[in-house]
Amino acid sequence: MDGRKQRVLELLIEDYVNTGEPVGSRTLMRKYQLGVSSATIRNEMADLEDEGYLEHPHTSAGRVPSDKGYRYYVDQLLEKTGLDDALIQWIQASYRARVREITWFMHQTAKLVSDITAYPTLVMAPRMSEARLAELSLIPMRPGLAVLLLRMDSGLIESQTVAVPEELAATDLTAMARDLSSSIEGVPIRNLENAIWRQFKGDLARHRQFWEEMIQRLIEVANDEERMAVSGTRNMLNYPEFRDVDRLGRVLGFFEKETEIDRLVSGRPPQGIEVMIGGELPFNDIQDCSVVTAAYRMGHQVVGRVLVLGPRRMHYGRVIAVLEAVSEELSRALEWA
Amino acid sequence: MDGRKQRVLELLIEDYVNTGEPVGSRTLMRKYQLGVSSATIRNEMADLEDEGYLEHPHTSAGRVPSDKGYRYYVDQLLEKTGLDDALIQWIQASYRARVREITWFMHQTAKLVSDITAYPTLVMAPRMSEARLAELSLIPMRPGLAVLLLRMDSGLIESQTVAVPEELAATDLTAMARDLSSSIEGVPIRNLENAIWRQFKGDLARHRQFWEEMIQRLIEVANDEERMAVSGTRNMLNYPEFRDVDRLGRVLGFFEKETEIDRLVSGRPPQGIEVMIGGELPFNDIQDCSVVTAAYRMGHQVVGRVLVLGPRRMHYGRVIAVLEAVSEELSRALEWA
DNA sequence: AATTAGCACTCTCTTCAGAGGACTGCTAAG
DNA sequence: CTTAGCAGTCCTCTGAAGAGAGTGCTAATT
Repeated sequence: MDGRKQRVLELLIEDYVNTGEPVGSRTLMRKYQLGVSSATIRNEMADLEDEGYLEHPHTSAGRVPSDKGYRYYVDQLLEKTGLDDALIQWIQASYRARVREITWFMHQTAKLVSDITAYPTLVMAPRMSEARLAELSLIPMRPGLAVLLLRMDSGLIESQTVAVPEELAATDLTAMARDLSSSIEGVPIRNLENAIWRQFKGDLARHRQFWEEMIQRLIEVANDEERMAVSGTRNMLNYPEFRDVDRLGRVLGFFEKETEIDRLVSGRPPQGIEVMIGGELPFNDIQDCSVVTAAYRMGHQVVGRVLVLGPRRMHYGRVIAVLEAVSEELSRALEWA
Repeated sequence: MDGRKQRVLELLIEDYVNTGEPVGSRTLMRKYQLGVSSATIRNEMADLEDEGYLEHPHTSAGRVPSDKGYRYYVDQLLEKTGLDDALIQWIQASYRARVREITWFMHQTAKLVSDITAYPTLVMAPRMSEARLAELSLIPMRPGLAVLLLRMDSGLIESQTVAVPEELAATDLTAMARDLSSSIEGVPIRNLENAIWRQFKGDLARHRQFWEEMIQRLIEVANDEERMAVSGTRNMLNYPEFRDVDRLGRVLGFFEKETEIDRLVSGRPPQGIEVMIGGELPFNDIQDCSVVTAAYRMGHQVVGRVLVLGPRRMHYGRVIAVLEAVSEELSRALEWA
């Protein structure tokens, strides 16, 4: 593809991303100084259409990029755009007041990205069930009530308030918890249910029912009651393509389909940013959308993903830049966690 | 208002709630056996309109209830509807696996109510700043990292992971925390910032910077980073009156206006269920909506509210019944917390 | 050979008038 | 007090006409 044709495609996509209106040859000529007449542009556009980069809603309308057009744009034409300093500082500051609970990180990230990009954003949680337990402790708060603290090998900490038998003395409780902790250290939470029963002897066995419930709680944490955080869905109302309520409903519905989203991101190249455009998405409900996802890491392992969903005419460059910065910062924050 | 007129009003409201279409006299006659002709009903309806209970979108349309009509219906005609057992058990079970963290309660409640009623639901958090601190403890997790546990006089427990100076030994840390705890016990969190500085002496003073940050965290908790939980906004798409995207946007925007919502529910009679219909709401953005709110308690004190928002043609009876059951159950769960 | 100007053509979107339909309000009879 | 009947009102739907935008093609120009 020669330079001018690329330039036409690029300008057309950028204009369409900004306006949402099909772009005609005259518009393109007037808005950007291309140095050639509209007829020439018309010819280029006709070629681009023949090659599948553009589409024609109808004869008398301007052109619109096709999936293939966007794909070419993202892969070939898009230059890495830097973020301005204020924005980078905003992102960094967002993780400064960090708490270690993973849900906080997720919500924070979803809100941050949707605030910056003005697209709805979803953050998928790490699968806790893969994590190993580093330490378990039980802090008595008052008779009948204690806090269960879990430290994972990754450094993340989870806490849950739990009811304990009133007749158990605080010191016994902590001692028993210490016993339990030392014997299940390093066990993947996923295997906990199997591994645990062997440990129930001595004091532990006497309060078997209670400890069983405790393990249940632990497994609940592992099963990630809250697997996803979503923010900024209201942004969709800003885009004319979602002013159709039915379409809006389908797209909103997508955010509730945990398994589908799981399927979408799992089996993806584990690192970096990925862009999925329109028909490339395996779901009918969102085929007029695009999704940009970024993996985030804990140590060197990818543990979760941030998804930005928008109309196909998305500001790909900016979204990619933001996701790069945010996933980097999030990974760093999790490493320290 | 005589019996037949009441009956006409009641049936008309119920039909309109179900269909969303203006109700004509013939429809009313055919659908429900009223034993009189459409002309008679027409006369009754004309009277009801004169008295302000009904409205006429235009001459050749059926009637629609006015705010006054709904108000009369809610205050006079609505009979307490019981919930079926399965539903009550669902509600009770939802709080059974209870954790003590207030945010969990809020999200759980919002989800529960929006699932049952199919209306968007918002839960307001208790103002922590009114609470008093019963106990503060700091649990060392590993070098440089600890969990800050706060027990309020209400019984609620909050936890936050915090960074601690690496050079501090675990035993020193807990001892210092115990010191601090004993001296700020019973202080309303709101006053904490003022009260605290006097306590910084001895060991505490040596690590002043760290403890200052700790207090900051504590105050953050008190200021209720997360004051509201919302669930079920997607339900709005089911109601034809919100198929207009602009209206939808205004209503969704309402959920983000913390201060306005605060204003709406504060200064309300503290107990029980309250219904606000259309124009009775002090916000232009949601004047074609109704809001039903229920207070929930902690002990004997009202600490927060559940809000259900829907079109004016809401299933008031059912929503009220659900909110009564849920707020009761939530209050009970919080009492045990 | 590439570019440009000109023009007929196509297709959508908006506007407008007219028909159809639903319901009311009124009148007069039961 | 109730009912039947009917004229009148007003919305909504439909189809046609007109405006506007943009294309594709052809022929002229560089």
